[in-house]
Amino acid sequence: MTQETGGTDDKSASGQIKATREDWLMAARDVLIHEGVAEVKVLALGQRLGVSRSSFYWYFKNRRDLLDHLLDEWEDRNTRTLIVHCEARSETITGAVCNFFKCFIDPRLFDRGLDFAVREWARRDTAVRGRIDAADTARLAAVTAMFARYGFDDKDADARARILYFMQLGYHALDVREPMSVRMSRVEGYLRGFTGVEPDQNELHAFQRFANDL
Amino acid sequence: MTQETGGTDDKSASGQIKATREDWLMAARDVLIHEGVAEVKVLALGQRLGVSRSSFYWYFKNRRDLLDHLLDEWEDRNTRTLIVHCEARSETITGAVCNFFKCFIDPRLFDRGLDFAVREWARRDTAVRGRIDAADTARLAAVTAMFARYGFDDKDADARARILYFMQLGYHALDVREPMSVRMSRVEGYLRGFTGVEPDQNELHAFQRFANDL
DNA sequence: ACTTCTCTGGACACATGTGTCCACAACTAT
DNA sequence: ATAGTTGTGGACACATGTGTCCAGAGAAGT
Repeated sequence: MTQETGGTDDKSASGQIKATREDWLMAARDVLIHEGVAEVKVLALGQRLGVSRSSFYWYFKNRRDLLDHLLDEWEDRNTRTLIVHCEARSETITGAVCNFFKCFIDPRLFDRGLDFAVREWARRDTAVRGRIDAADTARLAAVTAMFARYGFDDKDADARARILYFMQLGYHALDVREPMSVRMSRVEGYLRGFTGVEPDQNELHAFQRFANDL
Repeated sequence: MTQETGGTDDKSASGQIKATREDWLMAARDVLIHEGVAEVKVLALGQRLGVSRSSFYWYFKNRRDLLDHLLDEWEDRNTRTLIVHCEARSETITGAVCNFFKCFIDPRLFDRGLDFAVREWARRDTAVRGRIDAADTARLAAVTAMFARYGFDDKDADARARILYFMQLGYHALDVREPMSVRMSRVEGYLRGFTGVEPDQNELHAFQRFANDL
């Protein structure tokens, strides 16, 4: 067992190893996110890593095998994080929505690029489509339950959950890149719009501190 | 001048013509929408049309030429329609939002699939990215102005415009396909969520009639 | 009937991608 | 030292894509 099985990825592994399995996965993930599945090519990844394609076939059965791993990784991460944040305790609905926002503000919590790339991938692959449909259903249910916890009736919770979740996806779709300060200046208005409730100033400040500490 | 220059596309053109320029464009648009730019291939389109690739190079300079036409077509259509609908007169803000919704409910007004496909394309092409950024800016400005017309202050109009427009894009991103009746049942809640105003029943019914007549 | 214009098919050259095979270098274990 | 294990490189076979060239069929013009 020379090869690293996990943990941090040290570049110079064990001398003769030029590209670890994790290197291939990282490169592939990067291309998937920034250029789409169609561009995830063994040849190109190899060039990028300065390694011949043979190395790839040592670690992976074939291209599909690599893609499957990326998909598992995505499923393992994004949906769960989102659901946990929707379930987090809070005094008010505006505070709960702030928790939801945290996922989308902190790249460590929810990988926006990956989520969107998988969505695009799903347009060309029914298997992927099935998995993302399941993920969306689970996420929406969690957001709906969040609103319901604060007394919104079923219909209203449903509508607000959809507005909130879809709007966040739309934000992805546009690939909006604004400085954090601009984003923060909109939060108060967003909270009012999403919940119909006047946001508590303490919660607002707490959220802004969270954002600044990134 | 045997070839049609515009108007309706009659299949059997002039006998020896097997694929018109419009045929190539239609096929390409279809693939672009359903499978992404990467899949728009001269070879595959030719097979689909039952014609050799030579025919393609008669009508188009090269593949890029074809894609440029599709992009022009998109720009010419989606953004303008949306802006016009945002400017439409209405007694109330809820009615105005209904006008906005019309674009996304009637496929003849705004091509959701095309819009999204172009967005995906922009991830791999800076020129396309520039055009879609301009389109988004123009659309958002129109939606913001719409809210401002009904007395929302600048900050609120900005936040609500973003929520409304981004949410609609998120709806695309998910590629949600619900029956019209389900969609209509959500409208009232959406209107309340988006505007904070109780929707007028007459407007609501008018909108539902519009939807049913599709 | 003859020519001209339009469009199409087939061959060619070339580029880029996948996946397999095998020799071999560089560490590891004995 | 010697043998095995673990990655790597390079060649091969094959598939799929682009763009060019040119001969020629068919309709249209004279």
